[in-house]
Amino acid sequence: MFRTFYREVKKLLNCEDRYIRESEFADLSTTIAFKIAKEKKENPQKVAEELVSEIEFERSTYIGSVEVVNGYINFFVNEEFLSDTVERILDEDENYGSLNLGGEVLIEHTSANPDGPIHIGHLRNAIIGDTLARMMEKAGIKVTTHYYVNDMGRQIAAAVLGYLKYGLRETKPDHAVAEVYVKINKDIEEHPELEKEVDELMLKFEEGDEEVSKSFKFVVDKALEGIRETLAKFDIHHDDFIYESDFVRNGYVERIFKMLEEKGLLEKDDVWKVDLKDYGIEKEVIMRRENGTTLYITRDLAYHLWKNENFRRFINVLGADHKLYSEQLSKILELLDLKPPEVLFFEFVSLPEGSMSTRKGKFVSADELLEKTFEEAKRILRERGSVDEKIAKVVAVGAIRYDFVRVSPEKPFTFDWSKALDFERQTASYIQYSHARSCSILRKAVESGKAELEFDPAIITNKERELVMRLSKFSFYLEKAINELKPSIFAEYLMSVANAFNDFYTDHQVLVDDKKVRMHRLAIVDATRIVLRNGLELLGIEAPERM
RNA sequence: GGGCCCGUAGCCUAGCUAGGAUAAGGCGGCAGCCUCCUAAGCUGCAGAUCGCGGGUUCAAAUCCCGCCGGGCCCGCCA
Repeated sequence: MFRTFYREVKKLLNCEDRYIRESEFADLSTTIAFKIAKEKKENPQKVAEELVSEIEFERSTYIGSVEVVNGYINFFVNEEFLSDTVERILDEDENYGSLNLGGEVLIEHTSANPDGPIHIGHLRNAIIGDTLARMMEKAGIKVTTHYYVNDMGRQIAAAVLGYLKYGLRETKPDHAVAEVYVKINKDIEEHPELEKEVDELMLKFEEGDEEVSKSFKFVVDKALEGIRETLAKFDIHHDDFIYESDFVRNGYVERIFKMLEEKGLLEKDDVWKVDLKDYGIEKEVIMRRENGTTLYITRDLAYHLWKNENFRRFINVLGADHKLYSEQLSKILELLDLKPPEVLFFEFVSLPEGSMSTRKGKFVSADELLEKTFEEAKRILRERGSVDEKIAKVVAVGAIRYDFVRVSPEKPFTFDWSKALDFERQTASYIQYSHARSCSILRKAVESGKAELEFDPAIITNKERELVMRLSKFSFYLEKAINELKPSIFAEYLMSVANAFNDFYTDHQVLVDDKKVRMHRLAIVDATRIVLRNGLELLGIEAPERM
């Protein structure tokens, strides 16, 4: 709804988006007069007044009034806009907020190495990726999600060696793999000659040795089994798991080499490599080792060749440590006349004592985080005299997902247990609580047989108007979050809706005797309920009706 | 050494792409609000040289230059 209003204002002003802003003084505001005033060397206030006298805002559908203050031109919606907003929300219900952007996209996210459980750094990736996928889907884009499984790297070979030497303990499989992986790395450090055994495993796997392939597959699948279980607890699911070794077997890697050769990009001394110095990237890119084995980037190029053949748009969610790597990948793809991926980078999650390392066993696993958060949620519920484990679960998952998605991806994130376990405000539980509150009012209305809804703009109060305006902006923020590849933008918006609702709630009794007022407020409450529920759904967070 | 990112009250975060109206939330602190729809809520108070120094501009948290602090990257790792 707000998008429509926005477009009307934009069309009227005939100016770029940059000059149109939301404002605390108006529903929309523009600074265009300052710009014009500068060019004409005139007074902004005068320019603004002239501009307003020329535009015929009365002919628009939703612009109610226009005013000029200190050179700003302020636009306000009319009553019809408010009515249409509420009616449309009630009408469209679970579809409210959807867009029809169309097209399709492949989102690759998480893609943690199968050498142990996912830690809270991978979790940031998974949550950002999953939320973005949900948002694009809501926006009418057909989304496919991939987990790219690095099943043939050096790390995995080390884990396999660890498994062959020590066997796996009977515990959650990803944690069992991590144990032998940490142990073998320590062994390798103390006895460097073990590196040769790792090399041999890699070579044999690349050549397709049956026995070795079985071991790789066994370890990788064990780790993946545990990782999937963890992701499922956070309601994160991938459409496909793509194994990088497939690209060695199915000829895509060979095709990449052929393409590189045809373009004259491949150089050979001890190794096969690509020189990108002419393109401002100093580091040479090694494509094949002396012993013939391929590297991660070789297989990834093959994967992106496949992406090019199957999708017109593909997005990778990657940690900031992949920036240089990603630049190299994209540059080579361009040189091969292939489309590079769009990349959503997020900065590192670190612990107060430093960065995490699966290899050193220095990390907080997603499992541990969820477990502790769940315990804390149960403790709080007990304090309130409830023992509902399902609510505790939903609150715990919500708290974690919201915490991870609300921060801009480019912000470094230092993990802190006391903050992670703090459920006070600005968390999912605040939004969930607001939703439960709206449900409670509606439930009471139904119980007393007074549940008719009828919004009436004529009797709207300031706080009600404030709330309805927030409700109207669902798809506006959805689109913005997608365009900027920043789910955090929408997360913040949803918090503001809950905030506006609690403001309204505190000031207004809904279930009052005056029928007109009651029906009007019930309509607003129900519309809020729908917006909060749909919004939480986009964030992958459940919306309990009681808590 | 080179490259990229971050730096906003004691703490966490929004605003920065596209410069404009008193720098916005939350946590923590202090003072209040439940005979009334869920107090996981609400109100008020205190708390900010927007890392530092220059520059551009009528106007800078926002743009430019330099510096400082933190993180990441610069592997025949992924």
